[in-house]
Amino acid sequence: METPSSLILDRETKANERPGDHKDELRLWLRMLTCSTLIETEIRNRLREEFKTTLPRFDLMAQLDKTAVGMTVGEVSQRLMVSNGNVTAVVAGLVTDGLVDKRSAPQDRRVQILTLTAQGRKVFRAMAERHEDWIAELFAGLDQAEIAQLFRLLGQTKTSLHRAITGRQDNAIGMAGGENG
Amino acid sequence: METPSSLILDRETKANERPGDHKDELRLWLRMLTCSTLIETEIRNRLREEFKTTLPRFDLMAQLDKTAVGMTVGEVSQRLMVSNGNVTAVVAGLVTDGLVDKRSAPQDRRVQILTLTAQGRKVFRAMAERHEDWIAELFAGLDQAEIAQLFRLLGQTKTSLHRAITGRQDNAIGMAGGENG
DNA sequence: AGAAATTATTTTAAGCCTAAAATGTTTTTG
DNA sequence: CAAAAACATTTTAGGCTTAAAATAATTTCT
Repeated sequence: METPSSLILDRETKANERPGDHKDELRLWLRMLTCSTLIETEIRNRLREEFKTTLPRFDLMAQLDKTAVGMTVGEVSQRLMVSNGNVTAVVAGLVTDGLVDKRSAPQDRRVQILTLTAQGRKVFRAMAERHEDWIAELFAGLDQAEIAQLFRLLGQTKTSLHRAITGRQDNAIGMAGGENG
Repeated sequence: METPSSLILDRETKANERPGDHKDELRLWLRMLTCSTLIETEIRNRLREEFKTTLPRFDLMAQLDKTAVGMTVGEVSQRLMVSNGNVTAVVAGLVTDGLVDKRSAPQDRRVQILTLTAQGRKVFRAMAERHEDWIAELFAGLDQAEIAQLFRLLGQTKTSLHRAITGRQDNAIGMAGGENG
């Protein structure tokens, strides 16, 4: 099966006939941003209304729920793709509320080990169940094939981003670029 | 051409054999969030390094650049999908820096009309050109067909989101859900 | 071992962002 | 026309977020 010549022509068009034109990529990015923002805002609202909590707190607890032995501040910071200082601040609130436990590692006292408390785990599990339903509800207009296709294309996007970003590794924070969960 | 039976089976699987399972949607959302965050962080870093400015300021100026006659605070707030108070604050900084002009509308003194100053427009245009290149660079791993496909699927996602969100219109802020630009 | 470098986290200062209440203006209504 | 309702924006209080500097602990190097 040969590569369709139309594709080749498209690439030629992109590369040669419209040099410096990147409007399609820009439109794509703006649309992706719109989708992300709509979802984030909606989840934020529902977390507040239904559980009187915030998205950063939920996200942090989601990381801790994935491990039995706990996680360091740096590890959480990398996975959530936020700064260390931010983790420190959000954790402080969760510790105050008895949802997270924080203690220095015995063998390396620089490191702080974070774990969910029993209550924290219970509270998180209840929220996570609802959260999963909300997400499904938001994507209800896409069938399974479309979801799979979109997932695949975003995978390619992620690869492209990593290549472009690590290509000029003078960046501030060491972005892990994990799957957030 | 008939619908492939495999697709029907897939939908049945989703609907009947794994009731309450929405892991695919969740994975999709986390991957989308990862992509958005990577792009946003990178653009933020480059705006700071190259132009000593921030993304919220850039986004606000981008809205004002699209009009000759100016825009109200509320209009900008809707288009950027942020709160009114936030626009007030960011605008204050831009006015101080001489990039944006703000004046009450003569016929309705509740309304504030925001416009780019001549300098603001000049500064913005320079940044916008670089910004467009950066976005293209980040998406360089996708060919034109993939970009088009992704754009289409995100369009469906947007429609799905609007249906799910406006369906329960007890939300706090009137999310416009525009294309951000 | 002791100095220097590295690593992990916290603190600081500043800006972003929101929801809700307050302010000032215009429109509607009785 | 005056009171009430609606509207646009700002203020307020509080939480999130970052970059950069500071602190504290461990590892490396001589």
